[in-house]
Amino acid sequence: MPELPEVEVTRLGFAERIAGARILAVRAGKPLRWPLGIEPGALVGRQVLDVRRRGKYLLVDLDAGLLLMHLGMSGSLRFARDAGTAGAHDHFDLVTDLGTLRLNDPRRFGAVVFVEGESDSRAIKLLGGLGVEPLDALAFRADDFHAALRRRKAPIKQVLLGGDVVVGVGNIYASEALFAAGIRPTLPAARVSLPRATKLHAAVRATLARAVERGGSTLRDFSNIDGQNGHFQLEAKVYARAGQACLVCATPIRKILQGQRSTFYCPTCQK
DNA sequence: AAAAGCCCCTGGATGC
DNA sequence: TGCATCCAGGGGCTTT
Repeated sequence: MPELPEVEVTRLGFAERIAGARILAVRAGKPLRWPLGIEPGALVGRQVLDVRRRGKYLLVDLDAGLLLMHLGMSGSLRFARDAGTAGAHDHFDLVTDLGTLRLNDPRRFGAVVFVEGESDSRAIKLLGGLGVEPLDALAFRADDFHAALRRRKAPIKQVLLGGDVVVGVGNIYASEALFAAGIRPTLPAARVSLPRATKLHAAVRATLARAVERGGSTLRDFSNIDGQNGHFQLEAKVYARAGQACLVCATPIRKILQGQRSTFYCPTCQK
């Protein structure tokens, strides 16, 4: 569900609104992927400073410690003055004097984890292995990207998805970026030439940046911070289009399985 | 070190 | 209408 663009759109939607808020109460519903790691009551009285993003994690900075939030496959966050009654899938509320930040996550693959700091062992375990930020032009460079790919024999789609070379590229945008770059998803990463890696580098950046501009994709569960759903149509050229005509050459789009995840591509446009 | 599988969980779509 | 089956945007952990 939420890939980098959806997480970033979520962050942009409430970061400024929650900055400076004082925590009044914390409510934990059903267990999420991991335990919170602190007595909820111990957060009361702390202040929210700002909200950052690393890969698909949101980092909610407090005046003491921070919350790592992950939306998993089906999570979405809302921030509202009056949150109303919690529903069956509302599993975490951060009640502040400026509004309530609420995580809704039917599948509960998401998480909220408190850590004292980014050098906390729990933070390192979750964030330490992450690759570079694709939208950070200084960190994400075509020649470094190509060098990293040369060390990997796995199919390029799975390396993109892995998150240890570059973060944030999920199952939808991996297929879309590879289509934009004209690269077959099954091609071993090490066999992507420098010119083609350069093209893919640009395609990843453009695909993600465009999605952020458009407010993210809404397929199933994702909705933005105000709960709006379906406003943002995914402009997918290959994702979920199996059997349909390629928008460039009319060849039927193919669907294959790679590491238990579906991949879509055009057999004519992608070599 | 890297790659491949497994698994967490619920709900919606599809097929009989 | 009811029930079984399959599928879903992630990613940490364990095993090769």
